[in-house]
Amino acid sequence: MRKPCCNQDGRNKGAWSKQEDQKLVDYIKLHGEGCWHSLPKAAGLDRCGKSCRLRWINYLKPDVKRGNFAQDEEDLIIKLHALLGNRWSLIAGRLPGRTDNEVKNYWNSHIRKKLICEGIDPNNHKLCHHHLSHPQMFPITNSSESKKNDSCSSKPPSKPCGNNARDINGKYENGAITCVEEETSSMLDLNLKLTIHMP
DNA sequence: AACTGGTCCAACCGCGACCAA
DNA sequence: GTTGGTCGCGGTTGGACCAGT
Repeated sequence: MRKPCCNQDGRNKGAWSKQEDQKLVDYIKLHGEGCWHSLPKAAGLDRCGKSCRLRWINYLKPDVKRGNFAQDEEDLIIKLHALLGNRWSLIAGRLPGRTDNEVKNYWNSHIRKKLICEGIDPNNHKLCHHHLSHPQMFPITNSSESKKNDSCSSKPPSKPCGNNARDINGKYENGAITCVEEETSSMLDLNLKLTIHMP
């Protein structure tokens, strides 16, 4: 039997009000991050801890950068995704001020379509033979064009490396490192040197 | 102006990992 | 070694917004 979700106990769900935001910000300013489970009660919020944590990390944190992604940020996301796969938290960690949720959304709504329309498989970042042999089926378009023509879109990518084990520092254990190395060796043209280290 | 379909993003859900008892 | 509580991550969804008709 699955554990009931923390949100099934009649607590608030959906969009956050300004009052709720303010309560959360005030509490974290006073007491700092952490102890998410007990935070809502202590802060006087009718939310679960997970919801509070998500709201803080993705929206309320002072260093969160809002607005459009720059071209160099987009390039970096593509390169990092080629190496790491759907490890959004790791990718976001290399982009100051960006959150994993934001990177994930941007990937799914913009970059993925762009790559597909350019004939690149977003799962493995390799040129799609189908596109090469039938270029008319995957016309290269800009982002606004791709909005109109969503024939390029497909399901979000699945985890490219299967069960990647992750330790508490966000580094990878043996299997995943091997996976990254394989990815790296298969994409030498990306010309990217990446090291993952402690924050 | 009203309707419709597509897009985007904030938030939710479920699962796995970690850790203390 | 087991169990229960907590945290963090990635996938998914709902609804607001926008452009086209």
